[in-house]
Amino acid sequence: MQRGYALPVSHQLPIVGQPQPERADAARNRQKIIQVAARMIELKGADQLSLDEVAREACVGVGTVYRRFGDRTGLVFALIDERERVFQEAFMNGPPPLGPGAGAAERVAAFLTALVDRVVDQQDLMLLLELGSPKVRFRGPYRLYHTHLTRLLAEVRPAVDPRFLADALLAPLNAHLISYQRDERGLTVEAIKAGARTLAQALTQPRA
Amino acid sequence: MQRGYALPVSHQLPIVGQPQPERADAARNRQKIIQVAARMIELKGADQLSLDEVAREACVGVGTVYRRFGDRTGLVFALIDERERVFQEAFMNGPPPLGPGAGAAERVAAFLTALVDRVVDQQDLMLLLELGSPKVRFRGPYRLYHTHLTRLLAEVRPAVDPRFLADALLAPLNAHLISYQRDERGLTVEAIKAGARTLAQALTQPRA
DNA sequence: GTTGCAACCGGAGGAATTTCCGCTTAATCT
DNA sequence: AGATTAAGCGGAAATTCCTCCGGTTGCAAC
Repeated sequence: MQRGYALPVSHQLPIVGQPQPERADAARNRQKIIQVAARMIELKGADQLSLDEVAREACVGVGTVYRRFGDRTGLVFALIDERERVFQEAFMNGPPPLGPGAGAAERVAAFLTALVDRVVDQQDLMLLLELGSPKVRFRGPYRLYHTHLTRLLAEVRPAVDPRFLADALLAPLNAHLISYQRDERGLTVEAIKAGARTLAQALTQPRA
Repeated sequence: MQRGYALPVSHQLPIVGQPQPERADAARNRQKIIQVAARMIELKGADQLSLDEVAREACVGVGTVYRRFGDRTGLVFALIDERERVFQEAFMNGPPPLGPGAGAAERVAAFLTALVDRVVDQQDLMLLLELGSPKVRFRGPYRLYHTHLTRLLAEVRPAVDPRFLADALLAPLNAHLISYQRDERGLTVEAIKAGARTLAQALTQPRA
């Protein structure tokens, strides 16, 4: 697995420059920790993820986990990383209507629909991600989503601040809300997607 | 202060029926705890609120705090309570356009605008509120907001599930996001309100 | 007043997160 | 190979949230 979000210490977007070398033992431990964490989540659910336990299970000190991943959110970034790359690739460079080639309005709708799937797909991890402080939360994938939507909205709706609209489109698709809608309100994933499309349509249709 | 959200043990909506008696010592402690908590927040910020410390400062055991308020979120409910009542009264029974008397679309817009003010007004406490688990978060004030909006939206936009739309209107006005937009994106409160109005308009305008 | 008991009290303690720091070791340079 | 050193390591300890339970007390009924 390549190094992704899980850079040492702080939460950063992927760096493509020269990846400064990582000592062999450090790399070994990172692997071990990620594997153990993934297995434990599969076993007992993401909400039961205890870093203490991960450390114990991986036969490393707690300090090692924290140095490698900063905090729990950092570890979750690393666990999400693989599928997240695929998703990002899809809306950045993939085929339309998600990727470039389709109209902005259509791409927004496609993006929101795909995002619902993305959230549902790794719901537990997404929930964990949203537990972090906002400083952290808005750095991860969210930042890229926001940039993407802002660009598209600026094309089609220049009258209103596209940065706000981008947030307004992303906010209803947060993992906690979706999870609540499904579990407590009884909404199906399809219903949520339909709602997302309605949202997209309402905000990309310029008016007088 | 009346008893509001801060009912013993669990998080509930206000009960207007007969308020079952509370022992004198219990009432005394509730007061003391609320006062100490309020003072500590004023002093060191809401994010530094430690229940252990509140207990120590109020000269009661930690257990007492937890029996009275259930958990941190419960205590925050109690602290919010007063202004929250005023706000709820305003959109339930106050003068239009916020209260009844105006058209549904207009009321939605007025509500969202007022909600922005509400969130900004007690931002720190709102942030704390959102930190609780979703089970808790969606019980407090949120539940009432959602019911209110759902009713209004059902009048004006029956084609789409109004419950989803209500969530979609509330989500962008969460305290974490607003705080981020103001601090990091440099958006003014006015800009956020303008965005909220745009949202309201886009979702209350029925289309083909 | 006395009494009975349900409600209440306080704080010890478990679980989890996160910080800190003295020791160890991998990688590099000579 | 040997020396140097920055990076890494592990776990003790501080902090916080929350639960639990043996002892205490307000209060209502007699």
